[in-house]
Amino acid sequence: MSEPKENVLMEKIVSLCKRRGFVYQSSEIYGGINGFWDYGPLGAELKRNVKEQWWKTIVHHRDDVAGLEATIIMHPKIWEASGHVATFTDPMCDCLLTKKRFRADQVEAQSGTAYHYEGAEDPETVTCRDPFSVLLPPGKPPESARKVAKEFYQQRGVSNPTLIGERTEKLEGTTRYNPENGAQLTERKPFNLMFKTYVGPTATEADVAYLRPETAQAIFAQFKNVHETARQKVPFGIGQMGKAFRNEVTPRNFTFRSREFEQMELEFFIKPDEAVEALAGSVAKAADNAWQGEPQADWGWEVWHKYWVEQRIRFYEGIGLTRDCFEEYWQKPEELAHYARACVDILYKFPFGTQELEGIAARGDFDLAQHEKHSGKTMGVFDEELRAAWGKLDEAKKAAMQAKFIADKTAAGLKKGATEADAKVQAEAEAKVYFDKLAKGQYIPHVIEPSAGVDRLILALLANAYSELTTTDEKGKSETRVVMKFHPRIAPVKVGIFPLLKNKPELVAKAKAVRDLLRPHMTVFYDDGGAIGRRYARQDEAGTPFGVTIDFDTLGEKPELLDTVTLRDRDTQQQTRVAIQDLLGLLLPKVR
RNA sequence: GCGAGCGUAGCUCAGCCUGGUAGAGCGUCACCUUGCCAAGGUGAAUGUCGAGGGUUCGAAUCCCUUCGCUCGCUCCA
Repeated sequence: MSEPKENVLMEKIVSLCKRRGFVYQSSEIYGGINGFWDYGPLGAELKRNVKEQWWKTIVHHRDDVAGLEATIIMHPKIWEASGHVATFTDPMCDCLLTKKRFRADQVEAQSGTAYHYEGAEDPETVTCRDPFSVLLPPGKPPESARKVAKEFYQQRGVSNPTLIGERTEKLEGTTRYNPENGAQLTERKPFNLMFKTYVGPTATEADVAYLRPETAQAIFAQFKNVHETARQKVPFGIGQMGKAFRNEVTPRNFTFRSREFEQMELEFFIKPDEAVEALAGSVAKAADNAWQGEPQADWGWEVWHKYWVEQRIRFYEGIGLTRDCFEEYWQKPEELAHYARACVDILYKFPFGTQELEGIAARGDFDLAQHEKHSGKTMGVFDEELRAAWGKLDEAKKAAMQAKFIADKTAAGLKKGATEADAKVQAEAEAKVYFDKLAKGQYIPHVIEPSAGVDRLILALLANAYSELTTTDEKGKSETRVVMKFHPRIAPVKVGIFPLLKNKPELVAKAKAVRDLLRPHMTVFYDDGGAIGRRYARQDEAGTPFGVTIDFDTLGEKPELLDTVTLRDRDTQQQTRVAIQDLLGLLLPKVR
């Protein structure tokens, strides 16, 4: 058994996916469409299984999570509140000379003399009338501007350019030129990563809506409804799976970065640490590994965060991805988005590099607070016990909590660039509002967000399952075949069913009876085509973990083996003799 | 969006330079044969050579455009 490396491996996986019907390019007969992929018969089963495992693990097998299935198009104000309208729009421009791309808002301001040209000519070739200009910092000779301009016109086909219409202009603080070479940049082009559409027949600016770039915001928007109808109390979570859309600049690496993709997201709402402290007396420390057990009343956000990281990794282990497939990346404080307190990326070691499979962020109360602000509807919850507990708290403890809150908020304000005095005044005002509400038992829940990409996970599972088996026959001819070692829980087909020979009606009839016995409980594939070894090999390539072969002993050639079959294990190729009546009881626990 | 490379049967690829009307291996399907790991035999299907246009008597081959893929730049809340 060997593991092929790098792009070769990726190419093999892509090829297998097409050949066996895991993944096809979308719209292939029309030449394909960049960043969109379809799942074929085996891929569709695989994906269903993965999603079902997630839903079972996150929603069904827990008391404290409820499900949601929201629309893809939502009120556009949701994306203003979430920040996506602002942050997903990056103005870009390119250097006219080197074509290098810049974020227009990140080009440093420069001053100097701009040399403008109307074009260039060369009597022997052509004349170019495209205007161009070059910015020179103070003190540089005009000749260097002309050199850059000539290069520009040479690129445009004027092989020996004479510049036309040079004029100069003093500029202060301009961002229209490439700081590296002084060449003019193109006009700014806005680049919005959200897919835009129109709701209703008129298609005016007033009708603009977006396809959701993440499923999470629907959960925040429906938080109040779910909280009231699901009879859940904080801490509790809302899980959702569904399609999301991002107009990625560069879809890459097969299905890894697609423009239409599916997410599995949980928003787990928790009490703010101050409420936990008031209720439980203290907030548990994350360092003591308490987070590996059952949730406790004294868990603050740090412990909950670690708890979910561990839960998620256990989920991956449950579908065949061992811990050594992953790297955990704890984002450094300076890398965190402004609303996040901590974020862990679970990275999978893909053949093309180690890349993010899931992000688990501790987001504070940012999202719900934003929606409260933008919608005008309260997102807070009321907790009777908290009100009572707060009333019994001694004043020293309250004062200590407030002091810490103010110190943290002040530090955050300073980081955003406020003066120390302003930050302090602001923090004190926030503290007053916050603690007044807390005393009444009111708060906006904080949230831990484990957010996973389904399609990325599918790709990880494909890469993880891929293995090659080289066999050499007695003639010395060696052959390499592919075995997809999916965990039985996610394997598209659970069991292949084969009559040893197809020209013996008794074998065929018995095999079909076994198929009908198992089919109500798991995916089966009946195959009577070709030699038995070939059928095993075909199922190995599809990742089918078990094979059942009906032979003459099944029919009672050896009376003691009547109604037994051989059960073949995909990974070991071992065969065991099993009574037909025991098959279901043996297989079912392994595939569920 | 820019640059480079690539696109021929379901898959992997040859043919392209030097135009003459498309091939191999594997797979698929049918039949025969089958006695547990891609066995053998016989037969068959499958390509508007990524698409469009141009040059030419004639284009998979030369030229232009376009779409897709890969890599790099850029982007990735």
